[in-house]
Order: sequence, then structure tokens, then C-alpha cells
Amino acid sequence: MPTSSTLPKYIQVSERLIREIAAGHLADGARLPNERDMARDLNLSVGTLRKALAVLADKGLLSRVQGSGNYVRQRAGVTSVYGFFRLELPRGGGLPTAQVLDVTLRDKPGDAPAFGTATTGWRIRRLRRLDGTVVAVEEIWLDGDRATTLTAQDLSESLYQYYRDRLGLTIAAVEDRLGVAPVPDWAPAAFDLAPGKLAAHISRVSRDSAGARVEFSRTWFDYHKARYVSRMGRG
Amino acid sequence: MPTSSTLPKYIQVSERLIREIAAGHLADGARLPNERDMARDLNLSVGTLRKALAVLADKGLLSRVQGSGNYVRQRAGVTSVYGFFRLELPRGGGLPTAQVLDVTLRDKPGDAPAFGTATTGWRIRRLRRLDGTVVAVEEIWLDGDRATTLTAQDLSESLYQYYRDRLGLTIAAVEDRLGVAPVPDWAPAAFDLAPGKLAAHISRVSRDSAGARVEFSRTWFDYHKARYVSRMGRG
DNA sequence: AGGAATTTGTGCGTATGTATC
DNA sequence: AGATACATACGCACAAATTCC
Repeated sequence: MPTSSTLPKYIQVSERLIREIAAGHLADGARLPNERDMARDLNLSVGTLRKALAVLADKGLLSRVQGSGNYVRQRAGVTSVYGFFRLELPRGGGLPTAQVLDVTLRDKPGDAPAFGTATTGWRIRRLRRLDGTVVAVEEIWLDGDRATTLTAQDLSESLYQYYRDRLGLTIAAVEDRLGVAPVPDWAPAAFDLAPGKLAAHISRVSRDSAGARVEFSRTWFDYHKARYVSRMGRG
Repeated sequence: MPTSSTLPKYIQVSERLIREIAAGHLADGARLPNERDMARDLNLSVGTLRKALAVLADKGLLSRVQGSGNYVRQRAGVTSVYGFFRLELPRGGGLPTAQVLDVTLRDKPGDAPAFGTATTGWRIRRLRRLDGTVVAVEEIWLDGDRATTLTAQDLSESLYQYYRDRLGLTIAAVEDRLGVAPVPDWAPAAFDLAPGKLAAHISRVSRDSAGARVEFSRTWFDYHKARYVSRMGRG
């Protein structure tokens, strides 16, 4: 069995299971077949299957109960990485959408944290909505040498990025800084906080496994319209 | 080999290694012996040792490099659970201390998130400092039936809680909500933001594996004096 | 109530692949 | 290129928790 240059079996299996859950083939609360049967059907050893199941349990998608079985936990979305911090309405939830306001390649601002090797960077400004109402503006910087051209189309949904983030292959470190900052003057009128007024603020820096490329983002939002929520564990 | 009613070997070993790192016997950057030798010295199989090392790697205390070795990563503290969110000075770091202002058993406020079964709760108000300067005030609620008596002494450092949190045996879920809120009117004068003014705000709800007991906390802090920082990954 | 069957958890040993030195 | 070290994968035996009869 040549397995060279392919992903490990336990990753392949875990990805396959995640897709099945995301597609709704495995409903919330559903109980999986026992590990021995499942391993036989998937043509792999129980140990390898258990490693794959551990990945899902770690993402909070599976509840493993000794003596009972493995149960699907749909819960707070399958978007494991993005779900770590999620903008929500105060009452919880809300359908998130993003509208790109501006995409330009320009010199990096001096007050930004140092990141990457290039002197230029892609600045992306977006309007974030929950259930249609504007709740935040955000600014994202990508290292200039990361892409030669960048369009609003690329940002909507990159399949490559989807798999990359999902597989957790490149995002090696994330650092969030949370505090209060003035609302930026480029915030559109739809954002009803006056520019310069204090608003909640989050900045994120993430590095890939190579250590080189870094992203920098800012988000401002109104506490009474939306909050950031992070969840940990399998509760 | 009777192992009944004891912790699994891989947990025992991981705890032992964590203690050695915390005690400084294993310095930052130090390279561990190879797994085969280490397993022989500790009198266990390589597979079990690997499981223990995986625990440390998951906590960010160990960097495992294929073909090279296992390296200690002291980094951002050994307090895995608490270290998830850490108050820091804008320039980074700062020695954190806490001063208990008030501990009282009282009826739960109506505006608080529902938690626990009791109608009363312990309210703890603390002053947080970094390098001596006040940077935040925080309010913590414990379910009333969690303890019959509670003193400031108990809060300083509970060994039981230390091991419980360290072992990750009970904290099953954590939820953080971040936003902007007014500075509370009980903030002491040392906190130089006027009460009622907006400040950064974080509330945390955590549940144990039983699902019953929940803690609720709030923190206000001045962005220019301190920020919350969270770190993920092994960067 | 209690014991058997079921199912996941732990632990061991071994062989092979792959990255690093 | 060779040696070293971690990663993956398989299989087995027994323990512990749950479920079912």
C-alpha cells in the first residue's frame, strides 16, 4: 500500500466524517456504528479509526461515551476554525454576511504590527451584517507577496482556503488582542456609532506553519447590536 | 497490574512532566530524550508515552518535531486553562496580581445569565493589577450551593481547584462574550475611568462535566492600560 | 437487583513511513 | 547517503462504563 505524499488515513477519514455531518447525512444526536464494525467497513484498524474520531471529538463534533457509543454533536457550526470567534447578536446567533467595501494594494501603515516580509500589503475593508443589520466594520491586511492580484470575488469563498483552514494544515498560531478603540473615520453611515467614539476592538494576528505570512485584522462593533462569542469544550 | 481507581498512566506521566517543566527542571527549549529511551526509563510502552506527550503538545508545552525531537516550550505560562485569556500590558506581559474587594452571598441579579440551580450566589469583586498598577475590576459569581462558606483566603489559591483545572477533569465548556459596557459604579477611584463611561467588557460562563455548576464573571479594563490576549497554536 | 452483553478506554508490541540531522 | 527520531498504522488483550435482559 503506497501511501506516499497523501494525507494520513485518520485525517482522510475524519474529513470524510466531517463532510457527512456538514451535509446533514449524520444528524445531530445520531449514534455511529460501533468502532469495530465501522473500522471493518472503512477497511482500517480500530486504532486508526479511533484517532480519526478523536479529531472530531476535539472539534466538538462528536461526543464519545465509554460503554455507550459515539454521538454526533452538530451544535455551533462545523466551521471549526472560524467558529472559534464568532460575531453574534446579543440574543445569540444571527445569519452572518460580509460585504467587501474596498480592496487595495498599498504600503503597510506604520502603526500596524510588523508582519510578513513585503513592504506592501493588501488592505480589505468589509461591512459585516447579522440578519441584515450592520453590526461591524473590519479591516484585514494580507502580506503583499501573498498574491499578485486580488479581487472581491476571491474573497467571497476560496475553496482552497476552506480546505486549508479546515484541515488545520497552515494556521499554526493565532493571537487575539481585545480592547477598546475609536470607531474609524471610514465607517459608513450605516454604522450608527459616530467616528471617534469608543467601540469594542479586536485585532488578530495569525501565522502559518512556515512562520512567514501573517494576517492582520481589526474589527469594531457595537456591544448592543452584536458581541463576539468564543466557545471551548464539548459542552 | 491492578490499575483500578487510579488515573490512567498517560495522564500520570503528562502531569509529572508538566510539574517538571513548571518547576524549571526542564528549561525552555530543552530537548527531551528520544521516545524509546524515555519509555524504557519510565517503564511504559512507546505508544503510552506518545499519548502523554500529545497531551503536553496540546497544551502548548511541547513542540514535537518529526525527525528531530521533542522540545520544551515554556512560553505563556503553565496554567493551561487560565492562560487561554490573559490580561497583559499593551507592550505585553506584566506581573498579574488580584486583590479581593468583597465576598458576599446574595440573591442572583435578574440580568445575569441563568446558571446553576441555587437562587443565591457568591459575588466576588476583585481589583486586578499588572506590575502594581490597577488595570481592571472584575466580578465573579459562583453558584450558591457550591460552597457553604467562602473566605478571601480560599480564593487566593485552592489546591483542589489547581489540580482540578490543571487536569482538565471538570471544566468541560467555556463561553466568552466580548463587547463594550459601562464602567460599574463600584469601581474604586484607583480605576481612573469615570463610572458609566464605556470600557471593554468580557463575560465568561463555564460548565463542568456534570453540566450543573456554572461560573459567571465580568471584567472591565482600560484599553490603554491593558488588553486581553489569547493565543492559540504552537507558534 | 443483578449479571451478562455491548461499547469505548487504556496499554502493549511491532512494523513501516517520513522528516531531520 | 546513512543514522536518528518522530508519525502512522495494525492487532491484541484487558479495564471500565453503559445498557439490556
